[in-house]
Amino acid sequence: MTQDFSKDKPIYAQLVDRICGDVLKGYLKPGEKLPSVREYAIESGVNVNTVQRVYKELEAMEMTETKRGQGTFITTDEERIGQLREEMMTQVATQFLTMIDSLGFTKEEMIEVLKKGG
Amino acid sequence: MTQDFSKDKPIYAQLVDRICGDVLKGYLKPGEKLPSVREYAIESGVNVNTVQRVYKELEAMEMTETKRGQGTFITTDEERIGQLREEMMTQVATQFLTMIDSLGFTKEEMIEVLKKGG
DNA sequence: ATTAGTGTACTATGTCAATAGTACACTAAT
DNA sequence: ATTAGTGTACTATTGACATAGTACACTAAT
Repeated sequence: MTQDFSKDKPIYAQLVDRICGDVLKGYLKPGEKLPSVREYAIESGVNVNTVQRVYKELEAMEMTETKRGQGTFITTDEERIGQLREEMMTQVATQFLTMIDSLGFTKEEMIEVLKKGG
Repeated sequence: MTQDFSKDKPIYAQLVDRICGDVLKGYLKPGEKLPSVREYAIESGVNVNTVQRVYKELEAMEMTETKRGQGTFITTDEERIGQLREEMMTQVATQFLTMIDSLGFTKEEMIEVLKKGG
């Protein structure tokens, strides 16, 4: 099942974002097992190595725990998930503020646009 | 004068953002002449082609008008500048909303974070 | 011990974006 | 006609990314 990926970002990064989002939304529970790299590769229509990179990044940020020979699991450290949530929110916010500043928009007017949109 | 560019974005894109911002902020006036591709290349410490690409993109979005043999100028069509400002605001907002949705954040909580930050 | 299922490591390949270097083409002034 | 200043076009190089193939290492079940 080849899925649709955006061109403006590497596939592995998009997969990382997707899994992160699923964890933060609670679609993926702590301790839950992710598909094997081979399974996930077939599901997504990408190469095994691409999935491996995704799992590597997720483990580096302590979103998952990988057990050789057993699989990759969402961390059971719920506090860590909360931390990650906070970290990502401030990071996204900071990037956004930097961006709009360089484009000459004020925070206040952008907040108004955000409230109307979506 | 080699300037500092972020790694996570192409140099040409950063230059486009910068010039757009300067126009939207009013630092660059309608009709004003931009430096020649060579001048700007030296100033910024990048290659002529990189600057050329920047000028090409700016012209494509009708932010500037390029006259062969004479130079590149900020458009005198102030209405167009206003349009661009609106377009970019909604575009940035949409991207932001898509991003936070995929990461599992709500618009409301992100607005709170934005208000506190920066 | 063997097997099936897991993640890991390594090398090679092709593609594309970004950048650089160089030569060309147009315009205006002299 | 020449010159200086402008934008433009072409080719090459580099690095990141994705892919592919293959081999290895660990675990659990049999």
